[in-house]
Amino acid sequence: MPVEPNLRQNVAALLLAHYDRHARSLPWRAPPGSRNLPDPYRVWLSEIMLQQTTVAAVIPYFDKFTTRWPTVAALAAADEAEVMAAWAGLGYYARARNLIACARAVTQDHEGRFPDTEEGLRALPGIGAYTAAAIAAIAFQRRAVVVDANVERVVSRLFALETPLPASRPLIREAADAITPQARAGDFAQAMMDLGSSLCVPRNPQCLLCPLRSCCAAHREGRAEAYPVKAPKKDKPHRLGLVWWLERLDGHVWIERRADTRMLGGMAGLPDSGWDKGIARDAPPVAGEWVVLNRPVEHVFTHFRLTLTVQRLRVPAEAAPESPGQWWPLDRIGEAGLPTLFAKVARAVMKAGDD
DNA sequence: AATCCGTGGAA
DNA sequence: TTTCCAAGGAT
Repeated sequence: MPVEPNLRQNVAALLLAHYDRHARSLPWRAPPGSRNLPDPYRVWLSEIMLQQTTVAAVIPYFDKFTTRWPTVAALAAADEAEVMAAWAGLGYYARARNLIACARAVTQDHEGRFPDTEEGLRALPGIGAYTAAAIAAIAFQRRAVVVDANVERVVSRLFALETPLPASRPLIREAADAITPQARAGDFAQAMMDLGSSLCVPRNPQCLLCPLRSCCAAHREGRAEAYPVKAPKKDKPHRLGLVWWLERLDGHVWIERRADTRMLGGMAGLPDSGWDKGIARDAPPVAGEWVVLNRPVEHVFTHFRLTLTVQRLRVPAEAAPESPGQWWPLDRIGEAGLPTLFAKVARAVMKAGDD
């Protein structure tokens, strides 16, 4: 990857100048012009939430979490079920389990302060190569090479990389290293990500407004949108499953906590069959005249589509399954912390009424 | 190394 | 409607 000596200076200078005028205002960023460094806790929390998740989706969760748990010590002391419920709807629930584990590790093993090096950060649960580099650069002003999907796209275009992703990752990293400045690496990383989300977008990139167009090989070719080249993806299989809505006549529904090792692990859920590959249960939580809802619930996960048949049973107030779980009041079902799949089931049951 | 993990918005 | 995709990590 030959990178002209002055290209590094040019890219960083052009991008940082643009960033100084156009940086987005985000809740986890220090105010523009502020001398204060951003709070590592807030940087960390935002980076975990932003993994594979859009800024718009994250902001309300970030506000909720920082209001409720303003410090890493507060989060470490929080009740696990409350944290999981607060995360409900944001997806990728292993992040929430690792979030708790990481907060506790920082509090117990690091005197309440986040490590200030990539290596130290990388050793914490839920922090991988990207997040370690991002926190080191943004919160601790370290020179780190921060490569996320935005950077992959911007770099692929800057250098017109013909090698398809993911095979091009080593090349991309090398190129990103070459253009990352010694100073302001955190601003540079955020500037690259702002660029990737505003101008250098996947479709219909706004090259005429881009501060890097004079350096960009893809733009020179007139085919920025052709990059990054990607390997073809596999199509999604379709799975079927059953879910059991067990309702008590006094207005409660039976809710269980899902095992950590399952999909939606650690979250509240309804009893279901083993649609997530493998063991759950092949019989309803109690025997009875279960009634099938007319409309199944459709849901799409990252790697498969799911059609969930809903069965409903109403039981007297003294009934209870043998399995672990709890009765949850229907008029507070919104606070049960159900992930979206089961929230959809609840909506479907409510809508079905007494059919 | 390839696969598994959620969700919702945009086009 | 379908497809794509987002500040990735763990195994």
